[in-house]
Amino acid sequence: MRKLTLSDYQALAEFRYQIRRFLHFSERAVQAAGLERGQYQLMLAIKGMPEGVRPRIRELADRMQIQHHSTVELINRLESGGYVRRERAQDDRREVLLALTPKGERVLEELALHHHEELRSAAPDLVGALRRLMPEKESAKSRGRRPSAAKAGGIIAGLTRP
Amino acid sequence: MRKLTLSDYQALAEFRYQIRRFLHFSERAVQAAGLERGQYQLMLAIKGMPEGVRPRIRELADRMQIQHHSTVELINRLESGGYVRRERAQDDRREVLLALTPKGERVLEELALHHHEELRSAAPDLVGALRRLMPEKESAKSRGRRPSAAKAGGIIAGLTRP
DNA sequence: TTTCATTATATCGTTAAACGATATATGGGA
DNA sequence: TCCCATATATCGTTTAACGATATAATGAAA
Repeated sequence: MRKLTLSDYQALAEFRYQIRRFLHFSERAVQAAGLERGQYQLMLAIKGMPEGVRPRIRELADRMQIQHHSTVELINRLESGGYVRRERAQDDRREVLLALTPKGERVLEELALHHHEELRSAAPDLVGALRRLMPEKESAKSRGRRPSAAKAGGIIAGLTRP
Repeated sequence: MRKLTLSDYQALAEFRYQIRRFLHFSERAVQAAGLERGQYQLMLAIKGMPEGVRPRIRELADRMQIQHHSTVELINRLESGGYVRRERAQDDRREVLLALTPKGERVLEELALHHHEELRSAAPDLVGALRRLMPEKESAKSRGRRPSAAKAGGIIAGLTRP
């Protein structure tokens, strides 16, 4: 684990390439549907949110890995497009809960279908690149939150979350 | 394949979430090293380029999935930072070939090592989400260029490449 | 060899989406 | 009741990719 081989570099590069292909496909699909990058992802995050988790803005910000105020802006744009609607929670009135409108549901379904198809076609290459990076056997399936493994040191310090 | 189940949506959402976690980690690592998003990726693309392919700007633009002139700008910034250097090809003097400088090699190695570690830790979740999206068995490994599967229709027209 | 289409790279002004800093409102414990 | 943490919102700034366009080299046809 001390030094990377050329094959490691190639696998890392290949993985990034495959990711970029998928994200680029996504970008074009989303724009063709008249949305912006994050809008599809946010709608998908609402729809695909694990059971029992309430779709608050902060929760979605975490899932989107962006600042909560960036999420607010994203939602503003989604709301004025008529794709989602806000609802104040009754118990804690600070919270805003999100829900898809029928229009949002329709657009999401169409897009998700295309993404599903594309991803099924890309998956073997993605899995292939990932396999080249993994130890020997990929037996242990890590369930539970993984806390961003790589540690600090050298050029890069203070990466682990505060 | 006609309609998506809730589980499909969840798998799509989970996959995107995992991707975003990785990319967000990457973003922070790269910025901590004093680079911008694309700069690490471009250096990695040079180093990890498949054998026998010449690192021309156009080639890298394709691997980066961005416009060639965006690539030029990226390379300008990399070059003035002293990470890569340009070389005119002798045979076809229109071509510019890229190479990492020793400094570029050092920074890339450090970053790639962290990414490698992070990715190994994220891989099981990524593969898990992908598996949920794939048919039954993932036996057939598609080698050879996959031509962006999803077809047009509905909202989204003209997605297939020209 | 001149002409012209093609390919490779470069320049410049614009744009979009996330960010930083900051503000407002609600909730809950001392 | 006071205070502080939490949730959401606003606004001006930044940045990296883009669109349009330009320059240069190549190669094939006239």
